Amino acid sequence: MKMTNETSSKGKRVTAAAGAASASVSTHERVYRILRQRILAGGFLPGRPVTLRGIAMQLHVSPMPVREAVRRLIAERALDMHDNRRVSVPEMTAEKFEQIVFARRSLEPELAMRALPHISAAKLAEIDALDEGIDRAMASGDIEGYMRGNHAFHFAIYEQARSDTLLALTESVWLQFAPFMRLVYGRFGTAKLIDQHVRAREAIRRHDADQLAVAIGEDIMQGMRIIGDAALQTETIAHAT
Amino acid sequence: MKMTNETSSKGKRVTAAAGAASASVSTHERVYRILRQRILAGGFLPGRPVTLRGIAMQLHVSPMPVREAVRRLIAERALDMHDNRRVSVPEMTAEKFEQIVFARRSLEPELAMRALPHISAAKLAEIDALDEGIDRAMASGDIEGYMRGNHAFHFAIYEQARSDTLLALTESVWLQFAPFMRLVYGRFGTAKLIDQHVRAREAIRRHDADQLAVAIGEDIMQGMRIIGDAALQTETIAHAT
DNA sequence: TGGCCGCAATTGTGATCACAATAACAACCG
DNA sequence: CGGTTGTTATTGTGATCACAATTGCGGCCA
Repeated sequence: MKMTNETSSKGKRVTAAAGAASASVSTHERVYRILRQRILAGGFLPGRPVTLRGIAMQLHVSPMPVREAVRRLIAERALDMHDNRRVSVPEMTAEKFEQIVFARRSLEPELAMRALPHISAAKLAEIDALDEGIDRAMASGDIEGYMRGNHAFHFAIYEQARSDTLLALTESVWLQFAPFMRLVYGRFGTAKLIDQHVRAREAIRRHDADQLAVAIGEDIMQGMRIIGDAALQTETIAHAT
Repeated sequence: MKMTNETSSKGKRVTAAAGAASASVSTHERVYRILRQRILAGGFLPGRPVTLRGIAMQLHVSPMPVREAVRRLIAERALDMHDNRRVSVPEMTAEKFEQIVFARRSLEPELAMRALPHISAAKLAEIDALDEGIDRAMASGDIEGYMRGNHAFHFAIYEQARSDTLLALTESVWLQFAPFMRLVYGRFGTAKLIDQHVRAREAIRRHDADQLAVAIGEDIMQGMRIIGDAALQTETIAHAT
């Protein structure tokens, strides 16, 4: 399988590049979004090695845009570069997990509160629909669907806060725990998950900021505690080949 | 001025590259650290355009490692890429400034408290020395020296927390407000700055976690309020050519 | 059979080229 | 003299090549 598209041989740019083309975004941006989505959905397990040429071949692009996308993900701590210069999905540690919980509890209830005044009725309907999608995914044991939906649900709210600086910090945090989340769900299933989202949705409907912050905070604690407890049942905290 | 070092013409790697060489770090890493330091010291003013080839020529490297370093800084929000694909130092807005203050108040007192048990006597001496350096810089009106020292002081403490995940978030925040800080100081001087660091140093010496958290929080509020007030005296909040 | 050495493959890194898009500038026309 | 248009220069992007470092594997020796 050749890496260059069609008959391009030397620096020839193919504007409408391979596959589904959303117009006018650079290739590395497109690669970045694909990898990011895959990470957030749990498509990469912790410890998994990531190679530039490997990703490039999968996505039918040259190694160059992959390089930039991966570099960006490393900066966001979604990927890890060892001293060997090998790139991989970071493994979780107990200390890192605890810091992530702290960061989430510091940032996300605040984002939710800031979002509240800006959530339109239409947006609330969207949010409700997303939560129902989560329920379906959970019922059918679709882990990646659940994770994708959970991310979409939270950020559909947070994005309304118009606080892009805080949002960026939060996105980095999500990228860091997603692979581990997937690992735990893969072992223990999503059965024990209790949907705390309805409380948040009700708080939004009533325009109750304090209740919304509490609901988000509880949702974080619930989810992270389940993950943490499940992980503690295994000796060391991660390690999947 | 040729871009390649010496007689290297085609892909020839010069292991001991140009200028001061710390061993065994890649060129883009070295470029990254230089740019990062320059930003944190206030060497770049908001709005300043950053071009790959321009930086490359300044640093006597090829555009390639600059590309990766700049990409990384963009991911950390230290630099900004417009729709034009032009890269520049981000300008400050009132909203962004407020979010930065919130993030700092959420993260940095916590980092200081976590650091406290791990600060050795030797480290405390280091911290004291750094603070004295800050006083000297402030007295002589050396703005960049002050900013460099202030950063070193705070992170000499925070690094002892062994909380690298939270530390990374904090570093990103500092990178975002440093250029604006420099801009304000350049207009109003450092005269009005009150050194709040002595309170923190005393709290460390007494192993008083609560007082340390309060001192750091006050330091943040003081500094940011001065910056914010000064900025408000100018109509729009930034804009320097 | 077990441990060590050496060859081959893989990987990140940097250089260089080509290209498209944008911006900067100059000349021109009204 | 102001606004517009055409040209030129600059910029980020992507492709490709070369290289060093590491890894992985196979065979060799004890």
